[in-house]
Amino acid sequence: MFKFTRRTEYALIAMRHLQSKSMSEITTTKEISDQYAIPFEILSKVLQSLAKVKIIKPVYGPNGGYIIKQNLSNISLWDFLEIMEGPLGLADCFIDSDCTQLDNCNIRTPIQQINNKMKTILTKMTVSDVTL
Amino acid sequence: MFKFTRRTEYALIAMRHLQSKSMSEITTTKEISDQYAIPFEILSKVLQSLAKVKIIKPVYGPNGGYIIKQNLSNISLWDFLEIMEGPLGLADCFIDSDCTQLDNCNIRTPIQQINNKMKTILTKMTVSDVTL
DNA sequence: TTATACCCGACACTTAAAGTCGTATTTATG
DNA sequence: CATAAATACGACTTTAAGTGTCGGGTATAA
Repeated sequence: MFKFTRRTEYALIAMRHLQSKSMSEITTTKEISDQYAIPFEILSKVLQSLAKVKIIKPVYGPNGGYIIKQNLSNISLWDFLEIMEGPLGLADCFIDSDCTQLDNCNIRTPIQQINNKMKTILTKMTVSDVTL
Repeated sequence: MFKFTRRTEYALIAMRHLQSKSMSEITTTKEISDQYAIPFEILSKVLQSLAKVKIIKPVYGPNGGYIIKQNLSNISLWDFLEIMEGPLGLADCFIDSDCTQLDNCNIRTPIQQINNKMKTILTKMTVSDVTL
């Protein structure tokens, strides 16, 4: 449990880098990939997925690259992590909710309380808490 | 990120089950494995590792099984999770601390703050918050 | 002595993350 | 309008971690 995936790390690094630029500056995948020693192809896909959810904006053609949406303070960290890694939860039953042995399970309730505490923290924080 | 391993779930289920028994009652691996549909061999190993760190006490021979240490309120959830899953941290640099590109990394500090918040929650809670 | 329970290392299987490759699309520029 | 530079994307391979299996070993009550 409890570790960001590389994709998530790459995304946060890239977003912070993009955020440090002025609104009109365009940054290429290669620039970021070089500066932080991130495999180019992987970073490409990460940035593509960020573009897909409109967190960053692609600019095609020569001298192209990406621009970031400047205000990321309206995206909670929880939501962002779910974008990057899929649905979050301490156990499957908080995600799919079709655990075959829910009847027998004796720890669902206490774990749900822990789950909620974690969720609260991550929901109160925003992406810009990391990138700004 | 963010999901208990099966081993951890099995351990918590078993511990809660053991905790519900009186101090003198002995519970076998098979009883738990049957009741919660947990593969016997896996559960065996989980219980063995709990015995190794003295959280439960093995009783050998026929009519043997396990007894739990009744007071688990002195073991924090954080410590317990590290027993089950190894060192915890949102990123490797909070575990090994030999990340080759620490110099370049632009997100270590903000992530460390999140890491600390999570750690605080899990350190304040104890195993008996789940098993009792 | 035997049956029953825990102990444990070595191995196989499964799955998800990580990384690679080839190709298509968009567009600024000479 | 041809070209080069950038993003877009699906299919594939590799890697690592978690999950599960197997075979034998140890302790002990009866």
